[in-house]
Amino acid sequence: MTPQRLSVLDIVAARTGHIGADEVWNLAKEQHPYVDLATIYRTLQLLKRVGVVTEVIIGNKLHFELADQHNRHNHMVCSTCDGVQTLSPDYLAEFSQRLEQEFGFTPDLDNITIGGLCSSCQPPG
Amino acid sequence: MTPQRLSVLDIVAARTGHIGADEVWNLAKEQHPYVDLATIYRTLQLLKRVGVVTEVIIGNKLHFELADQHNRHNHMVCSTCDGVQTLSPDYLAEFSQRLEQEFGFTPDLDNITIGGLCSSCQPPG
DNA sequence: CTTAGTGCAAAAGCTTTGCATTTAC
DNA sequence: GTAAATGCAAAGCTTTTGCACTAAG
Repeated sequence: MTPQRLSVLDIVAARTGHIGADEVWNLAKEQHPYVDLATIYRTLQLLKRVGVVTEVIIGNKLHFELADQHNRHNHMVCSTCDGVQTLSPDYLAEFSQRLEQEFGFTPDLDNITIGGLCSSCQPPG
Repeated sequence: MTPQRLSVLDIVAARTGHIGADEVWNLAKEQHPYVDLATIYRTLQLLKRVGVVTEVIIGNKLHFELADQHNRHNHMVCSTCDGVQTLSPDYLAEFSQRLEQEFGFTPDLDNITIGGLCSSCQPPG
C-alpha cells in the first residue's frame, strides 16, 4: 500500500457515483503532483481486481465507482447532458429472467447501462 | 457514388449481422487494394447518416449493420465467445415503459446491447 | 469545370506496456 | 535486501482530420 494508491482509493471513495480515470488523476495530483496517469490506471485495475471498485463504461470511457454489494445498481446516461442516474437492478429482473429462460443467455447485469434522454432533456412538444 | 462506396455497401449488405470497420476494410481491399480505412469510416458514417446502415458498439468497437426498419433488434453479446444473438425489442418494451413513466427517461432502445454468457458458454455446474 | 471523394499521413483520445529507478516492507 | 510500485516515455488501438490530388457528374 503506497500513498499513491491510498490517494486513488480515497478519491474514488469520496465521490458519490462514478469517476473517470482522468478525473481521478487530476484530483490525485493535488496531493502527489508527480503521480502518473499510468499509476492511476494500474491502481484502478488493482482495486477492481480485488473487488473494491467497479468499472463501468460511460461514453466510451472507463469510469469507476466504489463497489457496494448492498447497493448494486445500473446507470441511465443522458446523451444530451451526460447526466447519470442510477437504477435499481430490480427493474431489469424480469427482463433478465426471460433472457435466461428463453435463450439460456445469462446477462451480465452489472454492465448494463441504458442510454437515452433524461427528463430534463426531453425534446419540446 | 464511387466504386469504393459501393464496395462498402455491398460488404455490409452481404453480411447477415454486424461487421466492424476493420473487417469491412479487409474485405474492401480485395476489390480495391488501395482503399483507405479513412474512406471506409467516412463511407460508413455517410451510410449511417442517410439511414442505410445502423451503428452499434460491440466491445468498444463500432460495428455496422444494414438498417432494416422491419426487423429492428437488439444484441446479446457473449463475453466468452464474442458471439452475438439478436433480440426483439419487445423484450425491452415493458422495461422501457417503466423508465419512461417512473423517471421520465426515454431510453434509446436502438443502442441497448446486453452482455453476458450465451447458452454454449455457461460455466459448468 | 467544379464539387465532392480518395489516399496518405498524421493526430486525437483513451488505455496499456517496457524499463530503469525508487519505494515499501 | 528483495520484490513490488512508480514515473516517464513510448506505443497500441480505434477513430478522426487536414490536405493535396483525383475522379465524378
